[in-house]
Amino acid sequence: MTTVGVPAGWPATEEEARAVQDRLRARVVLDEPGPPPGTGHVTGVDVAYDDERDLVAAAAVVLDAATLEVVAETTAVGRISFPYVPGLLAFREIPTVRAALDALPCPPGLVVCDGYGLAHPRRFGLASHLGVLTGLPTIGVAKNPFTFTYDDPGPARGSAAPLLAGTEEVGSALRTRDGVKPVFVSVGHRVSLGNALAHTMALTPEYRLPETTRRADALCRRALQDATTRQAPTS
DNA sequence: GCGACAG
DNA sequence: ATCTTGTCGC
Repeated sequence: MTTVGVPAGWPATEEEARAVQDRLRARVVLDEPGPPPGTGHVTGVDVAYDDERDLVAAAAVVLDAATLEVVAETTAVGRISFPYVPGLLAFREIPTVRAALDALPCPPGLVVCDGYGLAHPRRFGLASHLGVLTGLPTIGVAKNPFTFTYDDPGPARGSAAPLLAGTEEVGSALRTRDGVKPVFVSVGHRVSLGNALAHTMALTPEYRLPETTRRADALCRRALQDATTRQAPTS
């Protein structure tokens, strides 16, 4: 487990944070297909918080894309770097997530984020931001439609419908389980929407949420517990 | 001005 | 995100 502080020069106000997004947005790459689904590595990242103790724990879990077996996993703990503000989630999650990614012993391949990429008020959500900073291909898979609208996809797993910001398509509502609420997929960096959807399908053979985020979610919660409890770690 | 709003 | 018991079902 790595320990991280808030990076020097990290935005302190919402105004500064929005300015950073407006500046970095130009560096997002949207014309690459990204890694083919089912090959190489796929890495899930997620974060858990303890606002009381000003603690944040992140986890990165690398899966073999073909078998979905765990190849490697890391955690990082730090101080909360930004309050939760809708549209500025990346400033709260990225420092600790980066530390976890940096600690991995192998290349992460495609990174799957718990949240949005292009589907964002300024078209620069967590997944896009993390992609630009790391250079890695990223996608976002969110559990809620945020401020966007969509027509309900068909009831069968694999059905998808456009996720809309007004008339602009910013992602897809994708049904990953028959008759269950869809997830909301958007492109982050260096991946096409079609490939993002295919990856999400490959990562959901059994549950609504991708194995990557399920594994990362469980691990960062454990890491936060261990950091809070300060007792014998589970592993 | 008011309400809504990824995690 | 997080606060939180039992409960229905495979």
